[in-house]
Amino acid sequence: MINRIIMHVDLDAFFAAVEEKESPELKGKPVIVGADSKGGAGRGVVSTANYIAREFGVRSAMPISKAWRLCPEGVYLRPNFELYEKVSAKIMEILRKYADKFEQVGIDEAFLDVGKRVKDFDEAAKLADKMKKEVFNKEKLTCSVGVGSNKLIAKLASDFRKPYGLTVVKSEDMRNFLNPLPVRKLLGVGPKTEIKLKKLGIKTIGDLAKFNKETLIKMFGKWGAEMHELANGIDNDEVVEEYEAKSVGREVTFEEDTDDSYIILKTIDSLVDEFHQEILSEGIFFKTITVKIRYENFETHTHSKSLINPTNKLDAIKKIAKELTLPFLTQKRKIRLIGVRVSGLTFSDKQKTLKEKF
DNA sequence: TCTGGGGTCCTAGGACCC
DNA sequence: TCTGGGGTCCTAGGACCC
Repeated sequence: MINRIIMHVDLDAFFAAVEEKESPELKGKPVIVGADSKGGAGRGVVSTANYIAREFGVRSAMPISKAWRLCPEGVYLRPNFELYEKVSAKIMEILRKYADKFEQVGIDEAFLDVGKRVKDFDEAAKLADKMKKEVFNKEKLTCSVGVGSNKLIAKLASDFRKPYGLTVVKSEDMRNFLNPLPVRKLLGVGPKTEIKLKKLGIKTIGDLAKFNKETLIKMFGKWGAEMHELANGIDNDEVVEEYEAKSVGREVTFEEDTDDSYIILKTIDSLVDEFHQEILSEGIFFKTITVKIRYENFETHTHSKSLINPTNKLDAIKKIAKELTLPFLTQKRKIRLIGVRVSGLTFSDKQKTLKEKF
């Protein structure tokens, strides 16, 4: 745990980069991968914009309709997850060879613990450089790499210079690196926390680091203490090889909001059919079923029910999911999204599911 | 701006048990 | 008779991440 050397690798504009590699005619054009744009009327958000599209102000998670207004001349593509997964798997295989411990995060990121194969940050930099070049030579895709003494620093470092960047933050430079960064860069600080911190006069990580810890604990509880440690560059989170899934589910936003019970119940059936395959092939049993609905005004609710004994039965999910949905249907409100998820998982034999949060 | 879909983790109240 | 305290499970909601 002391004196660790951790790398974070982030594949640059991954979905868009894969599309450009597949279709050379996209070169030089703004490429936006995400929901169906429908000529500016589409629902949903941008998954990835390439660097040219970013010059127009297009960003990940932005409503696709806004992206269309900013960049009507862009090439809009629906994501091809099967392709991305294949390319990702090849790259992860390359990266894995460089690590003592390897942790994939999502489809396009990974942490590497390299403390055993490298004696200092200079050696780590050389290793990172070699790794980047191998990925580029073999897969024709670029990644940005950050190196630091823990996951927090490594991740912020990989984000510091992009694309195809390499940033090494030695322990003695950590404070100077962290202090000027906006607090929003910290993992776990989202839009809501950012606003609360701003009201306390906290804008940068440096501001947060010197802020009174007790006040943060009063306001944010346990998270207040954690946030204060992160701001001071303290992160003991280990690189871990693999996780067990905690829940499995599907959800869908309707093309048009609906209050038609027939459509809603049919949709539940098809969502459940989809992920039940996964449950069987992974040897998963579940105890709790949760239904999620989102009304047209974006108000979101869940209902859940736990069984006495774990099961893996298709009919059980369908029957209970529908029972849980009924109270939402008696109100004559239009529904935007419906989802079904199972949790309280146990696994038959020694089968484990790899972490899959794509 | 009008907000996807896959997830994780945390909080808080109430039931229930000892 | 006039009310303890700790632990665990269930349910609902919310913030956040990629």
